[in-house]
Amino acid sequence: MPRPYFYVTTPIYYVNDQPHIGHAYTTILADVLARYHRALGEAVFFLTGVDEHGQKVQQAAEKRGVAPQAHCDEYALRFSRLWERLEIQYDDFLRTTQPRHINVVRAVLQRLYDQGDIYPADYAGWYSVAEERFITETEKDSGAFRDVRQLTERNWFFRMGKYQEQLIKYIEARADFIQPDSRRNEILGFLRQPLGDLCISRPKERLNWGIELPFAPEYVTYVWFDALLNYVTGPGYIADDRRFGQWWPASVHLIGKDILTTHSVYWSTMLFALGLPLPTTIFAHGWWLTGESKMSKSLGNVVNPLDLVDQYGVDPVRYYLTREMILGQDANFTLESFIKRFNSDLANDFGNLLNRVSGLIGKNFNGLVPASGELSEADQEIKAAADGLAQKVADAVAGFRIHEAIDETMLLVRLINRYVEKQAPWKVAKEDLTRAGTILYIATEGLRIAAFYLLPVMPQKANQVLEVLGAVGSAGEWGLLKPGTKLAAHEALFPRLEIAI
RNA sequence: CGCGGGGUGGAGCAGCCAGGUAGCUCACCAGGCUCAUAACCUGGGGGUCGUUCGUUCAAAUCGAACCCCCGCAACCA
Repeated sequence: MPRPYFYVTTPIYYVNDQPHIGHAYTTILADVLARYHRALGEAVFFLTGVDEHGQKVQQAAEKRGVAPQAHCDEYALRFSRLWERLEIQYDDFLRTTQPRHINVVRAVLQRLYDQGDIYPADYAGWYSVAEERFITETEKDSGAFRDVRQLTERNWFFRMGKYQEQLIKYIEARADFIQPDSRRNEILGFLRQPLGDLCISRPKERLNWGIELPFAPEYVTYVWFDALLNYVTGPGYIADDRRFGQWWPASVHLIGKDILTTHSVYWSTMLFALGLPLPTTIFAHGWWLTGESKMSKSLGNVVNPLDLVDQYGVDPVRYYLTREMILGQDANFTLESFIKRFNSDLANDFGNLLNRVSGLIGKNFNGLVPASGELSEADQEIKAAADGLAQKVADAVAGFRIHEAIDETMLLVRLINRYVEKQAPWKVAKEDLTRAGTILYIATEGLRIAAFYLLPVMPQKANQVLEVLGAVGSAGEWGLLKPGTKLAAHEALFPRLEIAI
């Protein structure tokens, strides 16, 4: 059922933002998914990028006295550097100021204009003089904005409303399109109200850092037609039909739940208008909370992912973020739960198992992987569990249950620890070295397979396990660990964190 | 009655769709082992599954009402 091509996206992040755990989480998630799908033998295209147009960039650049593009060049680096640090293996990093993207946006706008889906009208809304932008009804009511007044302005609109019925039918017919289910219901609820048209422009006198409307040079397009189209620019829409045909529609747009409407409604109707297929899945994940509230800059409770990474390493952070959050729900981030997770899963179970088997093989077999003899019933159990893992992981990943894919793998690790305990190879070795060898082969081979399935989550650490076992690059099938392989010397991979909290 | 999600041992979750001894991880207690990162393994304590009513031989699971928490309610990236 999985198609040979898997195309995953993150949102494009606003260059002006300080990269925070939310950005890091979405992107790590996309990377883990991409790596799992690559491991499952699929061709993968992983697109991320930055959104560089808009009022805030223009203002920030003016304030610093630099050209907007120079400002963007500088700020975009913060994201690409972070992704490098977080071991993000993306295939494309799109910037909305790139000519390839501007071409797509202009071509799309022209086409929709030609077919009558874009028209001029007055836009009336609440305008914040201080912020120099329109604000929402909710924002106005919050009282957080001063100098608010009604403003009417000539603008351009996209006929979004006319696609409402088509969209409702589309969503109702596809249980997998918007996930999780609760979000799907939310959008269907939203669509019970009449859907208006979408304002897509700003006059240049207010905002000139944007893509000019091809049919109205005194305007630039605002937000949606600029940002959302990145998903088709990446795989080569208009520019390269063959490549685009290969990757589009996207397998999954990973997004935060805050931009669900944008993607489910605006983007879908834009694609309808263009006659393009919709992405297979739009998946909205939850937020990391600290205590009660969303982690936000204004509350000063932002956890900088780089700090965590500097202190504990990339892989444990990737492991924690993907194991702890059930995709779609919110999760609590606390240092305490991070440390618990690290110690119980990574140090005690996974890392310690490596030390157990490598120590025993070192002592009893001069560090050479022993051969496997006749398999006992207990041995068969481990082999069966390891053999069954592939399907379990594949199912969990296909259903976006990353935490489950990880947990299934850790269950194998725990099973092996139990097996080693019961088989007691350190005792058996005194009477029957051949049998002890079989036990250790079984345990080590099981560990290798567990490490293989942890590679997408912990590309460095899981690979280190494979290095120790002389099995880098080996596949997930049973029996690929070669007897006679000299185990490499190693330190503890995940030294327990003995930190008072 | 705007729409939707949820309330399960100390914590975080599964189970609910296809009713039938309440499961997992962590924490706690006791024991075992001693290969290993005081790790690992075994056993145990702890839950009237938000409340009430109903359906049923039987309900965490189905239905109704109520209480509480959360999200959405659009042009905000």
